[in-house]
Amino acid sequence: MKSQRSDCPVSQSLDIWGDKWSLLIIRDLMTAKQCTYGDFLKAPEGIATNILAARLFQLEENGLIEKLDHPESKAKVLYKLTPKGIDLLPVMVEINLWAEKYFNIPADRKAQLKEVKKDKEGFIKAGMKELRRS
Amino acid sequence: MKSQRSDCPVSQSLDIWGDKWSLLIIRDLMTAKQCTYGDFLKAPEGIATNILAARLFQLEENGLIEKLDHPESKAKVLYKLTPKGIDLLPVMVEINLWAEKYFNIPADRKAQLKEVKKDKEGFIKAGMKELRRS
DNA sequence: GTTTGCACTTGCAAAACGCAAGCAAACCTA
DNA sequence: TAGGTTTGCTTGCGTTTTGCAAGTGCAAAC
Repeated sequence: MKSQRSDCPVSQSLDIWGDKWSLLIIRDLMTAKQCTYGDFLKAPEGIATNILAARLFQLEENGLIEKLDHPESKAKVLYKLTPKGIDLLPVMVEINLWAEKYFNIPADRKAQLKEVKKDKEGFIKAGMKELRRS
Repeated sequence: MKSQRSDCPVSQSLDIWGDKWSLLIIRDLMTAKQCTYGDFLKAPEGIATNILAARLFQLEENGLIEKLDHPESKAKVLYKLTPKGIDLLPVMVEINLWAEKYFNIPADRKAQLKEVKKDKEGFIKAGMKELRRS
C-alpha cells in the first residue's frame, strides 16, 4: 500500500486518483460502462500504454475498477467500475459543471450538462443506477 | 500556456489542478480563507517548498488563487481564492463525501460532514458566500 | 546593526512519465 | 493447420517532474 500523506479525506482521495490520468479512465468507464484496454488507448488525450497499464493496476488495486473476462473472446479484457468507482459520479458531475463555467467545451457536452442542471440529484441517481445495472 | 490534451471538461480541469498537491492548496484556502506561504508549508502532508512555489504560481496563472499584500507586513504575502477557485467548493464537498464513505477520516471531519449532508445545497451556498466575503 | 522570519530559489538525486519497440497468447483466415 | 493480425500488456531508455536540503534576499524585530 502506498503511504498515505495524511488522514485528510481530500489527501487520501488524491493519493489514489490524484494525477492527470486516473479520472479520465473513470470518465471513460462512466460514459461507456465498460471498456477494453484498447478503448482507453483510443481516448482523445492519448495516454501512453505503459502509463495506462500502471493506472489500471493502481485503480484496481484500490478497488475503483475491476477486470472481467470478455464474453466473446479470451484475448480481450473488460474493465468496469466497482461501486466505489461508481460513487465518484457526483464528483465527476461537479467537475463537469465547474469546467463548463470556465472553459470552452464541446456543444454536445454543453447540451448534456444543461440537462444535468435541470435535476442534478435525479441525474446522478439515475446514472448510478444505470452503472450498477451494467 | 500549458497545452491542453483535449476539449473534454474533465481533461481540461485536470490539466490545471490534476496533481497530488493543487487541491490541497485549494482545501487550505477553503478552510482558512487566506494563507501565507508558510501556512501551506505547515499542512500535515508536508509539501516541499519548491513544489509549493511552482503550484502557487500555476494556480495563480490559471486564475484559481490570487496574491495580496499582507496588511501587517511587507515580508508576508496573502493567498486567497478567486471566484473561479471558490467555485470548486462543490467539487471539494463531493470529494469529502466520497472519501468519508471509503476511508477512515478524523472524527471532527466526520462530524462536519454530517452537518453537510443535512443540507448540502445550503452548506455550499453559505460556504461560497462566506469565501466571497473574505 | 545584527539576528530572525518570511518567501522563495537553486542544485542535485530519485522517481515518474512518455515514446517506441517488443512480446506472448488468442484469434482469424485460407 | 500454418501464417498473419489483434489484444493486452512489458521493456528500454531519454526526458520531465518530484523531493530533499541548502542557500538567498528582503523586511522586520531587537
